[in-house]
Formats: sequence, C-alpha cells, structure tokens
Amino acid sequence: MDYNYLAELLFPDVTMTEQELEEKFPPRILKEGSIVSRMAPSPTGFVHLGNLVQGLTSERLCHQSNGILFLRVEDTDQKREVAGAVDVLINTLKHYNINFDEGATVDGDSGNYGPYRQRQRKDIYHVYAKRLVREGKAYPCFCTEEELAKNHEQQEALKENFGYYGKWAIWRDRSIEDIETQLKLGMPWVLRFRSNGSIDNKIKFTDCIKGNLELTENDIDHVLLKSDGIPTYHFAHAVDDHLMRTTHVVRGDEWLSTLPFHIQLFTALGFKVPKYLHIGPLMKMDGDSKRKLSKRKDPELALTFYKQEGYPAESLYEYILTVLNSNYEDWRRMNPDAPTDDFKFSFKKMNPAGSLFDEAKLNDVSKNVISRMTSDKVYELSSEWAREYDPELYDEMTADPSYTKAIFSIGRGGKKPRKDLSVWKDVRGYIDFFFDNLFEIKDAYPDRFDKNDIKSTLSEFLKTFDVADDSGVWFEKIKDIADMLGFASDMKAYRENPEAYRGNVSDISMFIRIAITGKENSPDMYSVMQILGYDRVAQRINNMINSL
RNA sequence: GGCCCGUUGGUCAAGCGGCUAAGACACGGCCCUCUCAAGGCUGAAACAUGGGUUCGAUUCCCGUACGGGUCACCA
Repeated sequence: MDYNYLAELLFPDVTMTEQELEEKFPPRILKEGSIVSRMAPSPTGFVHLGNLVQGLTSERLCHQSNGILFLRVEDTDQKREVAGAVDVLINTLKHYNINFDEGATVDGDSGNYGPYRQRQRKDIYHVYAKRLVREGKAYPCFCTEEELAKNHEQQEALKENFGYYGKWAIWRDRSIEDIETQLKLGMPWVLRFRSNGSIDNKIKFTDCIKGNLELTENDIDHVLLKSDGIPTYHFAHAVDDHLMRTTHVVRGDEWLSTLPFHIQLFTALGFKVPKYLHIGPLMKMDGDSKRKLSKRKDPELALTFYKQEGYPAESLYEYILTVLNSNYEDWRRMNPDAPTDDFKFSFKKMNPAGSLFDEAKLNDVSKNVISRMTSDKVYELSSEWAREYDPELYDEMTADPSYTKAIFSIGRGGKKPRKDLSVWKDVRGYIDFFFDNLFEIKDAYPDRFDKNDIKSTLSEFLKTFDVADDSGVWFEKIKDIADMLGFASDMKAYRENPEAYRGNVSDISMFIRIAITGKENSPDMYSVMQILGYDRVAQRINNMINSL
C-alpha cells in the first residue's frame, strides 16, 4: 500500500506543516516546575460540580506554581452544543473564582496558543491526521452506523469483546482500490487509528492521584476524525495538549479506561505524554448505596442549584477544597482570616476514590464562611441574591441599607461571631421581623403562663424602657420586673429552688421577645431593640398588650 | 459479560509494617446563657471479608464480596 498516495487522496488540502506549527506554538518559557493545565469543558449549557472540582484542582496547581491555566472549549460535538453555553460557562467559572490566564473568553480568544475553540482548529488536526496516514498509523473506514451496530450485536452473541478491532476492523487492511471506489462514490468516512496493541499486554503507568497503575493495552482502532472532519476528544486531546504545551491533565477518572489509547496516540504522534491526574467521581447516597451524582436525577449536581439556594461562591469553593485536601480544614482553623490562596494545595493529598457529596458539611462550611464576612459583605451578597430570588425581601432590605447592615452586624466581627446563616435563603427568616411589612407573630405564648403576667411584664417594661440605656441597665430593668412579679431574677437561685418562684427571668424575657420579634428565639434582644428604635418597640408592645 | 479503579466510625477523612487508630460534620449528654445561633467539655461510633508474607499487619501480596467507571462518528 502506498500510504503517501492515500494521504494525498484523503487530505489534498493540507498546506501547513508540522514544522510551522511547532514554531508558531513554541515550548513555553516558564520557571522549572511550573504547571500548565487547562479546563476543557464542552459547551452543553450545563455546568456542574464536577467541572468545578476539576477546574479548582487545575487552577490551584497552575497558579501555585507560577504556571498557566487556560480555557479550551471542546465544541467538537455540534449535536450537543447549546447556544450561549460558552458565555454561561465562562461567567460561572469566574463567579467561582477560577480565572484563566489565556483561552476562550466572552469576547473571543486571548493568548498565543489559540484558537482555543476546537472547531476552529480543524486545519491543525488535519496536518497530524495526514501524517499518521502517511506513516500507516491511520486509515479511512467507511462502515455505516448500522454495520457497527451489527458488529456489536454479534460480539454480544459470541461473547467477544466489543469494539472495532482485529477481524471486526473490516477496513483496516482494505486495498487502495476499494478505498478509492468508495471515495469516488462520495461515501462518508471516518479516520481510524491503526492500533498495534494487544489485550494480552499490560502497560505500567503512574497517575499523580491514583499512583501506580497496570492497564491493559488498547487494541481498538478508535475514531480519530469523524465524518465531518472534526476530531474526536481523543485526537483533539493529543494534538491540542501537545501544541498548547500542557504539562498536567486533570480530568475525571472515567477517562482511565481510554488512557492506554491516549498514551498510544501521543507516542504515535511523537509527542511527550503529559502527566495525568484522574479524579474520583462525586457520589451521593441513594437509599443504602452510593452512586455517582447524575445529571438527570440530582439537581444538586448543577451549579445553578447552589446559586438558587444562595450559597456564596466562596462556600462552595471552600467545601470542595476540604473534600480535595482534607488538611485544608485544619489550616483554615489555624488561619481564619487568611486568603484561601495562601493554602498550599497538593495533589498528593487527593483521595483516589470517589467522595460522597455531603450537604450537611457544605452547610457547616458555608455557615463559617458567612460568619467571617463583614456586615457590608453580607448585605451586598444577600441583597444580590434576593434581587433575583426574593424581590419582596429585596425591596425591604435595600430601602435603607444602613438599617439592614446594622441588623447583620449583630454579633458579627468578634472572636466568636454568630452563625445563623448557611445560605442567603436563610436571610429572610432571620431578619424579617425587623421590617414592619414582613413582621408577624409566629410563636404563641405557651399556655402555662398567666396572661396577666404577660401583660404586666409588657406594660412595666414599656414604662421604663429607654433606648439610651446600656445593656447592663437595660437588663437590670427586666430583672426588676421579674422580682416584682414573683419570677426569679437570678437563674442560679431559681435552679436551686424552682418551687419558690412562678418562673424566671428567661420567661420574662420571652414575654417581651415574642412581642418584639414574633418568635421565641432571636439574637440578643438588647441589640435588636437598639436597631428597631423606641417607636417600633413601643408600638409592638402596645399592639401585643391590646391583642391579649 | 470483558477490562480497570476503589473499600478506615452514619458522612468527609488522617494514617504508608509496631499508635489506647487523629480531626471535622451529623448525633447524645453536660456546662455557659435572657431565648436562639454559637462556644467549651464529654459520649457513642470504624480499618468489608478469607487466606497468605512477616516476630508483628489498617498498612504488603492473592482470592471473595460490595461499590464505582468504561467498552460511541459524547466528552
């Protein structure tokens, strides 16, 4: 077979040379040990947790080593592409603090190793495809979908391995005449890799996360170029990551099974094989067993879910970091105020197995993240969330920003900040009583108390209430009411001899609290009243007295 | 079905041949406290299983079970 002839037949239009490409995309000049990696998602319009896990890993590795992180859009499958998906992708990643040094952006490409959208790289792939044909390492295949499906059925019946290999690879050794005949008829074809591997051989490989692996050699003649001339993931991966000078490939471990093929391909092309990090999948509990998070069944896989719930981007970022590097949590406890970037991320700490996604843990992480924010920040982020998901709340909370910020500053900023909020969705239930339009009495007074005691408490409180009091004086006045009504003002005394009293000062406080906040539980009442001001407090107490 | 990967408390996880097997979340108790959110102390709770190797295995090897992945002109 004259492979040169075949190569010209298949790729008559290739004009570029490999030499030109090598010169156009020279090895990057970076410090020793700098990592070049990428995110290479396909624009399906669905950005999920897995993207974030992978992206965050790549991002940390690159930026911690003074390397380069770039974004490459893998748009080789036109059928699955959704309009506008690239912009959604870029904006979402940015929101989660994953910033690229080069690659696709909303305004086109930036960087010297582009184009970064694979469909625009068609001519580049063909240069290498032609070379492989010339060397007898690739060949055209004219099988139809039906023929392939039939093969699969037969293999199933014969209990043989699936795929296009050996005797099933019917175009592998066809004559040039047969090929030319099909070509002249205008029949569609794909370009296949001519594998020289055997399933009887093993290859050894070291993955950065999984460690030493022993994998079976690939004997399948995988498709390199689809019938539209666009490459499959495999071929694009090899060509692009070579030309873009990627040093580390981070991806899900569902790719492990094609790794032998990828290594084969890099070798056949004469490219240096990059280092790989194969990340275990995110799982969830389903009844008694774990399973991989699924796009169709699990809304919490989509990043939009977290936006709707109102998780700050930082919370998700920190949660993923704790899953990826378990020592992150300890580090955070030691360095509560340090920027996240100061943490030394290491892929050596990554778990080779899949992790269960734990929403309770996420909530805890998020609670801590929010508790560290200033009230200004909480105001900014929560109102941003409310604008989209709770317009009524948005109107109330933004009417007087300084008032709302004062609410958020209760118990905030000290060594032991309050931790009431996990998500912005919680904000409404936390602050609603501060706004007359949202205020309502949610908890009733327990039956065991005498209404007259409640009324007396409220009216006595109002008689002496002065917003200018400091918290000590303010509380002394409440204690006085307790004593007056036969309730214990001293909790220790009460505990020692509860029978001697009709109740205690916490009951008295509760009487007032329900009138003011509508609930049995609230943050520090003194602070609450300071913010509400005399008029609102008086009005609510009077309303309550009248309704009893 | 073939091939591959994985398996430490309910969950996330330290651990790399010798430990009373960390820590965090969740759960129980106590303390603190005007209630709550916290915080402090404390409790219960784990090396999937059977064989080896070894003076000694959670750690190394093999089998079994279970879980996961993959076998497309999808990535």
